[in-house]
Amino acid sequence: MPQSAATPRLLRRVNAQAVLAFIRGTDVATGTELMARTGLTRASVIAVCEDLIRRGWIRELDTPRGDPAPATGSARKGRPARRFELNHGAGYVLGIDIGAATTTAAVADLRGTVVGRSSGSFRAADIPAEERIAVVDLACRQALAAACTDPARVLAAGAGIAAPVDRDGNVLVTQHFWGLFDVGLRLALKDLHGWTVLLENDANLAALGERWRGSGAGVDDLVVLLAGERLGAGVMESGRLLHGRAGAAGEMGYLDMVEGVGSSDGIASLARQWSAAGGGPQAGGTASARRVFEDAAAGDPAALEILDRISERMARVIASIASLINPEQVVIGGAVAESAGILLPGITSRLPRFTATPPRVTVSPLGDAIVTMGAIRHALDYVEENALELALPARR
Amino acid sequence: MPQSAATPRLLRRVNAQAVLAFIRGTDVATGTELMARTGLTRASVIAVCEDLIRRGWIRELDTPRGDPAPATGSARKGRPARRFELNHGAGYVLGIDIGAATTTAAVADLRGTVVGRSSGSFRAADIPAEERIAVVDLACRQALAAACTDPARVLAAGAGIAAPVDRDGNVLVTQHFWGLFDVGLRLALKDLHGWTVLLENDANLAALGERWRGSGAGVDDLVVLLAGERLGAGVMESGRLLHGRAGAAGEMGYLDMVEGVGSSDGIASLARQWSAAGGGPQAGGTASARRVFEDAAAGDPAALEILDRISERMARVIASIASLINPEQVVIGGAVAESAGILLPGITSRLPRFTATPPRVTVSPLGDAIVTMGAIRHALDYVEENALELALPARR
DNA sequence: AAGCTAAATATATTGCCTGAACAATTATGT
DNA sequence: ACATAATTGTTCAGGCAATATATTTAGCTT
Repeated sequence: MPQSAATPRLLRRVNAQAVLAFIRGTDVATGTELMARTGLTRASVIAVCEDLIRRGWIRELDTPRGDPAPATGSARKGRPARRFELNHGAGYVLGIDIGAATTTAAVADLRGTVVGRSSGSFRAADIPAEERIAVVDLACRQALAAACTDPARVLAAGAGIAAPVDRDGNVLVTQHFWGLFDVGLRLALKDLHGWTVLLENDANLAALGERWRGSGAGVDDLVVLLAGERLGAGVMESGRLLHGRAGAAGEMGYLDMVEGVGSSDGIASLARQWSAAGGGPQAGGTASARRVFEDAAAGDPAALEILDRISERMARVIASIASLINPEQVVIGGAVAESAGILLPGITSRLPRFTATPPRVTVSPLGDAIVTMGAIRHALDYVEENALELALPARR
Repeated sequence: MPQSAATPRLLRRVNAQAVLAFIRGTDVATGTELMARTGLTRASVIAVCEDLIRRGWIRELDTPRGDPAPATGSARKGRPARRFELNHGAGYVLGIDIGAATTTAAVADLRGTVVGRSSGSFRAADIPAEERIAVVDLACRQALAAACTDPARVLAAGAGIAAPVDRDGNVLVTQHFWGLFDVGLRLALKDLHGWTVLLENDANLAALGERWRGSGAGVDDLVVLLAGERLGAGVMESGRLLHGRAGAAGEMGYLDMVEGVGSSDGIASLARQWSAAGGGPQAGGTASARRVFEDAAAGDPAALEILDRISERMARVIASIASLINPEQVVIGGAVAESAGILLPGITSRLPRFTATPPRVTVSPLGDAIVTMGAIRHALDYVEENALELALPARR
């Protein structure tokens, strides 16, 4: 069992990955740019690119001598550079958000552009695993149909669930209804379509998504709080997700012990509870969380009071994380993120009272797509990591 | 600025590091063992070993055909293998624990065996940085003298301080008296002796040390609590130390907000406070923490009551970490570790009440050498990482 | 058309690993 | 004592990937 073999072949793999990663990050790349980025010679860079073209991952733009886009400010002199771009339609990935009541699947191309999306609901909370998997499968197939592509072109699927998932993508706790769901889902989608399924915790995927396309772009020490019904944290330290021994890193059970908090209830849940308890005109009814934010925006004192209490509570939650983890930024995400913007001043101003290292606090712009976005990034990471081993499906 | 160059030369470096790391971990290694470990061919392994011998890092044991130690159970047939071992005296590292009142320096050889040790005290708490550095320097030179070696043979120095240190070894907070101490220490020891100084947080080093030679051997998700006067945590996740944005990961300020805890006071501090407040025969005096543990061992009810309160409190502390970080094991370290063993049953039995993912809890066997041990490991990590770039001093 | 420039290509060379053939050294069986 | 098997060491040709250097190419300028 070779543990750390380093063979010449490995070089090509590493360099090809570096080149591919750079090309993915830009619209088009030239040989010279790649030389600067990778430190390789031109000859080597070109060789890698030829290889990637042959394998279908990138393609060369032909320069029809007409107008080669004088985008780059510098005067265009000398022989024009060959230009390479990602062959973004060469394959697709799936990003799946498997919630308690609903599943959403999104299809994205190799750039990460979402080209199809579909949702499905579970009939009940206690349905058997087979039925649950069937709903997931249907959502995936519908999303693929909406994207005008087919299952054979899917290179990997990322999937997020609201349960601890360890580093290897396994669900270890068995008390949830997720028990054995991981293996079943993996096997089913592998058997049906040949897909590789990468399971992850939903909050962790949210962190991936937020760092990729949200307000945490480029932040290496980032925490994302999924804050709707129940608080859950995705923790990224030095650009890597934390999992802990059994994938339970980021669980917030300790909030039961924190003064002024007392539970891991999320923002929507608190707003509902407190507006019902406060007894306004709608007391006794099912006061929706959205209503509280609307009332507050209209100046209702009772609603404002509730938001103030929520701000105080969230400040304590964030401060406790800030103390132990010391992130640069904490992002509030999930379906409530849009409304939660109004809480930010109240949270930020209170933080210094509770921690010596207050992070920047923002709300996610991704809304309820935050988990699928992270699942897409997770799948793309896998694809890029294994590009040379994955065979691209034939061109359509 | 090449970001991810992968050149042929890199292979030799990587392979040499793998071979060196394996040889360090065993007494002697044979070519066949190295082949199995690295996945390389015999010819390649031998080439790497010859290289390492030429550079002075390892040496070959001569097999005087007499009795080649039939240690390995299997029948010894065939041509006897060449055997390589670490040239452990080829260089030394320093592990320095810079406390508030005292500094300890330890000298270790390349195996990590401590061969010299020395301590020094600071005249007062508010002495200028130069004086503090002079005390550290003196302790280092004394430790080297005790080890019968000299400053020129030191390959790197690890140093731990009780302040946040970021990934790059810089102290960012300036409110402490550590302000600018990092740069000063680095420059001073570089100028005086040419040493490379690697600064780290003391709790982080404790985690390194504990995983290396303590009760956390081989545990990848490990938390070490320095629990003497003030609680501080060193967090290791997936075998890597957590730093956070500014090195403040593992700070325990949030305990102020945790019910049943309320401060980040350590075990010794609590024992002193509560035995003084309890008003026993020695009330009003300076009741030492050690005395409380002695009294409890003798059956004194008041002392036992105090230890019970400490157990409850530590259980809450550990549970809060277990929830957010999910380590496999939590180690209580520092000078109180020896006494703290008696607390373990009380802590362990209470954990399930406070967290769904209770870790194994142990006390460190390293005593107050835990930080220097980690500092040595930190320095050795650096040396092994840069072995091919570091020139070994001439043989003495 | 001549000249300039940046990029691409061609050719030779180097470093590192592999694979196979061959040599060395020991234990075992008769 | 001798042959044989087993294990390791040594040597050398070959391949792959990257570098270095020289040469060619493509577009623009004058």
